[in-house]
Order: sequence, then structure tokens, then C-alpha cells
Amino acid sequence: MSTAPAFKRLPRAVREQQMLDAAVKVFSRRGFHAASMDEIAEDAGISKPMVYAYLGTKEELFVACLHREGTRMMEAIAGAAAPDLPADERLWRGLKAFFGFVGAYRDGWAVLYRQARGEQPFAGELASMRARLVEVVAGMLDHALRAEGREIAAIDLEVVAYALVGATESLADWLADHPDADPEKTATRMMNVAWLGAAQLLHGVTWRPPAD
Amino acid sequence: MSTAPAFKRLPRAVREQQMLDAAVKVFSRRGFHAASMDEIAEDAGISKPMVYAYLGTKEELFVACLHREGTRMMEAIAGAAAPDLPADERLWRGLKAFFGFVGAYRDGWAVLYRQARGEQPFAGELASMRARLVEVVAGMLDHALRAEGREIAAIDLEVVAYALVGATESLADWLADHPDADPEKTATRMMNVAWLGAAQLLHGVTWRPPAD
DNA sequence: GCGTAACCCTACGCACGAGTAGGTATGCTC
DNA sequence: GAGCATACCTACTCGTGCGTAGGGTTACGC
Repeated sequence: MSTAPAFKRLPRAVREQQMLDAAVKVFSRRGFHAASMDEIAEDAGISKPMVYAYLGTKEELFVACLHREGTRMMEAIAGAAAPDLPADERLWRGLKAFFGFVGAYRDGWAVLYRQARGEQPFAGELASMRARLVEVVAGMLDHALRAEGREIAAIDLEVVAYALVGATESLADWLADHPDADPEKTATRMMNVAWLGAAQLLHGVTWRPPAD
Repeated sequence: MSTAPAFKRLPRAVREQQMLDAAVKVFSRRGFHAASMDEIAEDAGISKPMVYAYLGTKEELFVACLHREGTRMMEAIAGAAAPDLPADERLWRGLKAFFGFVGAYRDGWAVLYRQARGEQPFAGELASMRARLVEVVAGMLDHALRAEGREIAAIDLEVVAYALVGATESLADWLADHPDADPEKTATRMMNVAWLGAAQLLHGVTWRPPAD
């Protein structure tokens, strides 16, 4: 028996990527719990025991997805925003890279943003990645502030950075739901909200609550 | 046999609220799939069949949670932001009400924001609530713009509103994770980011990408 | 050409959790 | 105080899906 091998034998590295592709796709559509290992295996064109042999349990598989997509994202951003540029230029390049990533890997983004948040075992993993982002943004703001001879409390800085990151994620979400939208245009829109507001703060303009 | 009834018989309306409280709590901690009806029932101090008798299946129960918390939130916001006030005043009151809600019902917020998003059967429900919020914010911006004799494309308006809503949600998330933080102070911080940026836009100041 | 390791499968065990069957007790009405 | 609805329970069934046992086959080194 041998005429047609039906399906090819492939080296481990290739199969692992196929499995991760399938896993990201299924997790993004169904969520962690509702996704079944059978469906992932089928989508990868392989049988279930292979998935267990290569990537381990369901949790480990999900973590592997998180790592791959997270690393992709972080590298895209870090590679774009050289630390010696002026703040607005850095922000602009970072945003372009970020929205570029989301546009290119919508499923990956969905896993990171929509799925990993709610599920306890992974929320921490995700939060720490997010925290790194917030820190970068806060550092950027702080740097720009000091260059102007100003300073604000660390907690205010953190909260502002948090808001900016949140706004950006929200637009990424919008982008993921509008497949025809242009990532770069979205980045421009984000700059319009973020930078204009941030620039005001940098120049010492603040809003104060009314007296009543 | 009757000396001690051990646990009281309570009218349906009361038990339903206890069940919803328990459900919101458990769903917020575990997520929809990982939450078990047994745990919810136990937390509500009642047996499982009662939950089925009053609130129906697990999905129906989750929807009931979504509705209660969503209504609470929307009413808090709508009640605060009277439509005849100036834009910044409306925004400020709306934000105060919103962060007040999040501070008071952290679990409810977690269900709405972190859990309902990823799970397909409910994502639509949630998205429509969010869309209403975005519409309100966009309407506010548009109103303020027209008062200044300006106008921008509807899509730009929507995207800016989206970003503002996202930033606000992100801060709400931050608030939910910092139990000692003051909701009103958080609202002030949000105003500082949102309003200063938005005000710039309203006055026609925009940011343009560099030429390269 | 022969061992051995890598690749791949079909078919199951088993636990967990949604939903229910069938029954008991308490209070309310007349 | 008989009847009836409402509140409440213990103890099940049964599907679904994770993870694995126990194999088979192709390639590659020597």
C-alpha cells in the first residue's frame, strides 16, 4: 500500500507554525473555553495527538499563541520607535507600526485583546505586556516634559499613558472590525486625538473641574 | 420536624437579585465558560434548580446580568448629562457618573467589559451598547463643532469618539484594579486627556503626518 | 539494507458540568 | 383546615471535549 501518501509528512517547525496559525484563528473566533482542540487540529490539517505532542495542553497552546503574537507586536513597535527621535515622531512611528500589526494579524490581535483579558490564567501575562507598553508611553511623555522643564506626578503620568494606550487599543478594535480601513490613516486619526491632547498637557495647560 | 428552618424562604424578587449578584460576581472572576452554575447557586445560598426555575439557562442568566448592569450604567450616565448644557460640562458630568458606576459596581463592569466582549453570543449585545455610547459622544462633538461654525467628516467624528470611549474604558479598567483610587479624580484625569485634545480639534487644529 | 527516530493515526477513558426528574415543606386564601 | 401555589431540595442523566494508549509508516544515518 503506498501509491498516494495522501498527506505529506512535514518537519516539526513547519507543523508547529501551522498549528499555531490554526489555534490563533480558532481561539480568536470562539474564545479560549469554547474553542476545541479537535477543531484546532482539524483546521491545522493534523490529528489531535500531534498537537499535544508538539505544543502540549490547551493552556500551554494558548500561552504559545499569546507569546508568538505578543512578540510579533512588541518587535514591530520597538523596531519602529527609535529612542533618539523627538517625542511626536516616536509616537507617530510607534502608532504606525502598531496599527500595521493589527491590520496584518487581525486574529492575533483579537486573541490578545478580546480573549486573553477575561480568562484568569492569562490575564496576568497580558497585563504585564500592557504594562510595558504603558511604561514606554509614560517614559516618552516624561522625557518630553523634562525637555520643556516641566514635571508632573508619576501617577498622573501613568494614568495619562493608560488612557492613551486604551484609546489606541480601542481604535485597533475598530480597525479589526473594518477590514477596508487603512491602518496608516487610523494612526493619523489617533495622533490627532492623542498628540494634540498630550501636547497641551506638556505645555502646562490643564482642565479643572467646575466649583459646584 | 420543624424547630429550625435553617434557611429562610424568601420572595422571588429578592432571590432573583441575590442570584444576579452571585452570577455577576462569579462571571466576573471566572469568565462565562469557566463559571459553573453550581458555584453561582452556592454563592447565592440556594440550590441549582432554583436558578433554572427563576433565571433560565446559563446563557439567559448571563444575558440577565448584562441587562441589569448595562441598564444601571446607562441610566447613571443619561441621568447625569442633561442635553442642554455646554459640551465640556456634559462630558464632565457624564464621566463623573460613569466612573462612579464603575467604582460602585466593579464586578458588573468586569462582566461588561472583560467577559462579554470575547464570547460570541453576547458580543453583539455589548457592541450595540457601546455603539450607543459612541454615538452620544460623537453627537456631543458634532454639536460643539457646529456651534463653532465647523464641520468634519462623519467618519472622522466616529473614530475620534471611538478613541475617547476607549480611553475612558481603559481608565475604568485601571480604576477597577485600584480599589483605593477615587472615581472623581479619575474623571478629572480623563477630562485632561480627552477634553484638551478634543478642544484642539474643535478649534480646527490638526496634526499632519511628516512628509517622508 | 537495516535499525532507529521522527512523524502520524484511530480509538478510547474519564471527568466535569449543564440541565432535569420527582418530591417535600411552608405559607396564603377562603 | 383543606386546597393550592410557591419556595425549595437531593440526586440523578447525559453530552461534550480534554488528554492518552497503543499502535503504524516514512525517512535518514551508517
